[in-house]
Amino acid sequence: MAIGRSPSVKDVAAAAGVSLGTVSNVMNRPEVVSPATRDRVERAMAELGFVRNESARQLRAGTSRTLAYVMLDGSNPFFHDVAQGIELAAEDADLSLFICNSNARADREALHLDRLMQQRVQGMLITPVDPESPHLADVARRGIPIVLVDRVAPGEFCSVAVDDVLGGRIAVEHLVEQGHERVAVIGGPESLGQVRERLEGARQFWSEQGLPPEDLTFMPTAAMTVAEGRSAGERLAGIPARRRPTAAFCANDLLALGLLQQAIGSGLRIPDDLAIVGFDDIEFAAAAAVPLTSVRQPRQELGKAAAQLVLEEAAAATHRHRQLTFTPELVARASTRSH
Amino acid sequence: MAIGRSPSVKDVAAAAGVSLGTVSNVMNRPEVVSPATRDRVERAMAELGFVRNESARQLRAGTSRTLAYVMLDGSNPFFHDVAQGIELAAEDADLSLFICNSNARADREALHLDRLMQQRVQGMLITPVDPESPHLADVARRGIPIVLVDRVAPGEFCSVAVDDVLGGRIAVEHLVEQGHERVAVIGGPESLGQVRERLEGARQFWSEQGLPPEDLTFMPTAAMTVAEGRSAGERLAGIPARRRPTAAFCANDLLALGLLQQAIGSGLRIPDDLAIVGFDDIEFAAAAAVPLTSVRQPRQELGKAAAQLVLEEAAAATHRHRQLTFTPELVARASTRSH
DNA sequence: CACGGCGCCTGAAACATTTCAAACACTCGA
DNA sequence: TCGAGTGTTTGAAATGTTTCAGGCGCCGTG
Repeated sequence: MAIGRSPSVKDVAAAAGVSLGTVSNVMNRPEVVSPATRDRVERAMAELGFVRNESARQLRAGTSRTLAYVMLDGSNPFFHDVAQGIELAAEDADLSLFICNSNARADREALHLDRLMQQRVQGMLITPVDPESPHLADVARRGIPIVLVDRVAPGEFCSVAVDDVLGGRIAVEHLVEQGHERVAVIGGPESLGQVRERLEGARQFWSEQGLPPEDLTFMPTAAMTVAEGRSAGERLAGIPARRRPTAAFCANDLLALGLLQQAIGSGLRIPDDLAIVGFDDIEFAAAAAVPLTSVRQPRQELGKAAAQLVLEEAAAATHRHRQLTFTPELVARASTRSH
Repeated sequence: MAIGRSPSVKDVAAAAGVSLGTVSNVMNRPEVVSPATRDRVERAMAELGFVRNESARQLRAGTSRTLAYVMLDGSNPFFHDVAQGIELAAEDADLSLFICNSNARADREALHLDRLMQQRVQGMLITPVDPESPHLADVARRGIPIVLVDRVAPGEFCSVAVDDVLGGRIAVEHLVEQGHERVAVIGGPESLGQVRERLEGARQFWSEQGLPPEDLTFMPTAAMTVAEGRSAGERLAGIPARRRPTAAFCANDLLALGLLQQAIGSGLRIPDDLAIVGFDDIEFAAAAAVPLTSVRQPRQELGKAAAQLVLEEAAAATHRHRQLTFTPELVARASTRSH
């Protein structure tokens, strides 16, 4: 219960009547110290309330025992599930996980990257605002392993993502199977690779089926949020009933939830008047008033795999970047099934 | 672009032809070094790609530039909004924020606390699994400022929370105003102080109004999750219509969303057949199919205040623990308003 | 008895930074 | 020309840990 600065190895050594090195050995290679001594040291540590100073250890070791994840958007539960997966893997490797949130702002992201480099983290996982940002390349150039999550930059970095083209395809395939002939694809901004690819998958399937291209409408949004989903719903309602899509594929679940809410609010029946498919399959999708059909990403697996990749890169002397691609899966629920 | 270990102050000094101390001064007190030298040093830093080693700085300084937040449940958006508030305050103080997630498990919480102590964080903010846990006291005993968020432990720690008794009161007051005469209070486990206090507030108001106590039913749940909300809904449906509550006050929004979903799914009209009030006012509450009336906690403010409190405790030589209490506010939406 | 080997422990060096007293080089005024 | 003062730079010490070569004492073997 000593006040003042917290006790150091030196204090413990003095209290136990041994040298610094012995105390260190008790902590790091207990097998080389005799049981009697070990016991004495351990007692001293407990008594003084010794807590190892991680900075000093790190300084000496040259590297930290920490991984970092820079999230794109803390308000999207999807990223928390990914984080959960990362944390599991980090725990297995006995590493701590530092979670940051860029809130989709490039300046915050850069700030976080900078701090993390100063901390000498072992590796970084990131869903970047822009996969081409020079900041990412900076990190890599310094030899810090970096893995993109839910984004891809072939050749440049390792990455873990889902096959978005396939995701778009199965979403629309499901809607066509349910008999829909006019479908809206909702998402944006178009600068997002994911949005482009999911749309592409949708279009591929559509043209393979020989369906008229003008019956697959792309409705761009400014962001992937609930609010934007609502506003897309209003735009949708403005289309004359004859030409209005009977189904919508949203590029993520937040958009889909917004759309769902707006549609119900204006008296539409789901799925009879409007069927909705989301993407990500976040927990709230299943819990929505009309449970949401969604294209599931294996969220936790994504995180786990990313963490393993970053550890692999950290361990290997020589390393070749890899792009891991997971297969998305359609989870059909009431928002597309009429009976 | 040197490979091998990353450049140190020494390397920069050599490159710029100055001493270690000068390089350090350029970083920490630029005003004392002549513009010419400063320029030379800065050029050398850029050229070598120098990144300050935070471990060494910390070791020397004796304290880190980091705050930590140990979240109780990463899947509840409420805590993310709190985290956001904390981060804002941390940014103002030029500190990094370390976010951990205990997932409501005491062992994970203890592990995190331990690691954070080893990191010598400046202070901790935590929504603990159990406010009475000896681990928390351990931290405090070591002189690390610690502030409870959304929990209270008078005398022991500083804390920031909302007046839960008042929150329960206004929720039920609102329902009574809407003409309801039989109300269910849903939440649990009862070991949660919050649940007890929100229930107490509800009962206080109920008895003040002279309403029959048996018409205010407490329905305990095993946890505060969407799934538990659904199951509470099923239990509610099992009550004979004559005696069934016409309104429910849920101890958080996740429960309320689960209940809402179950109720809609079984054909009830909200709010005509069942009115629902949640607690927390998370973002998804407003976005629910029937927008949810909720007792708003000033989530971001909570986080901000907690961070300020912890910084205050860190700065002050002498400190007396304080319990900050915020006032909750009812946000009425469609789930309780019939027109 | 001498000696190698073994088990256990010690002490010093190294890690990258900050701080601070002291040194240094000028300039100005007396 | 000297001294004081000012502005800038230096070098060494200190932070807490880990590692590693070496030392000490003891046992068993030759």
